Amino acid sequence: MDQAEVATDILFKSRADRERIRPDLVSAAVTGFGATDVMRFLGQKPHHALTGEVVIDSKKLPEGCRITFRIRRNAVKRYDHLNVLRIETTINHPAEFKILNSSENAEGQVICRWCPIRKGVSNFWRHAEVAHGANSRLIDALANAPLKGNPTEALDHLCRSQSKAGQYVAAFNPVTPEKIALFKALLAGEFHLNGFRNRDLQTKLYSDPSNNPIETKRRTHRTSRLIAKLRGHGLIAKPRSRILASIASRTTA
DNA sequence: AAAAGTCTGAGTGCCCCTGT
DNA sequence: ACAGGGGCACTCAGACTTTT
Repeated sequence: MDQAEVATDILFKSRADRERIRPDLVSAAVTGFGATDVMRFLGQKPHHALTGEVVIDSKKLPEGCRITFRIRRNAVKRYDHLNVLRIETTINHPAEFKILNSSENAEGQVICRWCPIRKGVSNFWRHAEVAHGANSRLIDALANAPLKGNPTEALDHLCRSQSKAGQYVAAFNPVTPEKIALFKALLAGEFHLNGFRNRDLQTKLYSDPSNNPIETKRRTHRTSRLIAKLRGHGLIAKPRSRILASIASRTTA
């Protein structure tokens, strides 16, 4: 095999969702990563005897932006197409990666040694392994890119009080443990198909069931207020009945 | 500068209406 | 019948303004 390409695709719900974070990812990839980062992506350790050039190259294409991180003839790159963000590792010179080979010595003992990867069939699995590792490291690094675009605006919107149809809706403080538990419960996925009711949300927010009628009433009312607040911020919608709420698409932001 | 007063937003209790 | 939820009023805390 002369060249190996291993791609990891990240599917977004829509092209718009992907494009919303693209400028921040591109900016982080071009300005935030250096030579040592590129070496780490491709599983290389910096050392004094290293020769060759580390290249970070960005190119605008009709369907998006491609950024390539290259060391000599091996590279890992990110590019976009429709609703897919693709991370792809291209190996042209596998000998720069290592594979653990075992052999028997004259005494019949099994000796394991790290050897350069070859282009033969028996080493294919290792091509895939190192390429997946490179893809994962780049994805993890991009996941930590600071987002300045619409997601931040959405969070900012959440932290401000709203006025909907003349009704005042209080702001959320999304860093309190109670609100984190609320958002975790909403995003758990169980409610995405059939929505949820007040009591469904209560089972997520309170670990122990209430035996006190007054406490039960208080919990119901408190949860009712939370639902109204979520609706006021456009995070949930009431599709059919008045007791059924479903999660709006913005919640995933 | 400190104290007192005012304003604003968040949370909650009570009452009562509505839809299932 | 009852759970869900809207309206109103109230408390509390913090920010801001005015007074001493």
